[in-house]
Amino acid sequence: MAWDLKPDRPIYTQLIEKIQLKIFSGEYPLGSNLPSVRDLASEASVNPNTMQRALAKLEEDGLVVTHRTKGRTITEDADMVKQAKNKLAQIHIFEFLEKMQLMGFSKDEVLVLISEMLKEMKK
Amino acid sequence: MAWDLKPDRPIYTQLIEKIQLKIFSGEYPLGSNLPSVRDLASEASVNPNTMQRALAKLEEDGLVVTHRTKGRTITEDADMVKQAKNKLAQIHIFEFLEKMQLMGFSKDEVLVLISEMLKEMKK
DNA sequence: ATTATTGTATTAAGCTCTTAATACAATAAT
DNA sequence: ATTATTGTATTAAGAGCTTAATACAATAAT
Repeated sequence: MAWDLKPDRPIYTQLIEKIQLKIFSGEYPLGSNLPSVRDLASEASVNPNTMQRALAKLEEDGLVVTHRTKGRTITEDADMVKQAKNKLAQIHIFEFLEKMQLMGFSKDEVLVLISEMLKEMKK
Repeated sequence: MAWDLKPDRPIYTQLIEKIQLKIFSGEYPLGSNLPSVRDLASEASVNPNTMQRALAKLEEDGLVVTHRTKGRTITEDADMVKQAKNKLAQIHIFEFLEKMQLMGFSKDEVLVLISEMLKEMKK
């Protein structure tokens, strides 16, 4: 499994995003057990402290639940997850459109470009 | 003019992006004079060294030309600018679509969401 | 000629992020 | 009961980014 971390942004931030994606996409099903901090850290080739920091944030956000010595699980609150997923999608969409418009592309141009890229990706 | 810099990523990186946008959108016309390092730094509330670093990168990329003691100008190579702009757009589009698909949205769902957001933004 | 402005370079300090090396308490597994 | 595994906390070191305070050479402006 490739974590694909880059040095241009804090690692712990990228870890948070990666794990969020795994939850949203269903790779980590609701209620399932998460590997231990040490295992996750080793899997991502990252220091346990850094992984711990990411997990603490995910727990703060409610996506992950800690059971002390039993390890962590993904939340079972499907509504919460769905809401968080949609919120994140909205943010991505908005920031993307904002960037494109700042570059000088019109709304119609953006739609055309997106459609073209989607066709490319279907091949 | 708001530079709107955030502490989550290196400042010099954000400066590069902002100035690129100003070139691509035409706010800095081709061939026009750029303010001095010190003026730009003061305008962005940033240390001159940091602005210098951003400008050096833009010069390396060919978007900006340095004339020693006469200051800097935007390149006059319209084709080069257009190419750089399109390349950046492709990167933004691809990364956006990649994120959305990793989150579990289908291509069709993405198109629908984008259209909805564009309608919102027209209001 | 003198002055001001340009880009550029250097050195030091402070900050955050990351890694490393541990250690501890709680509890599941044996 | 003992052992292993869990999350958690601490301290120290190093790396990169940023600011600060200068300094210098080249040249435009006066």
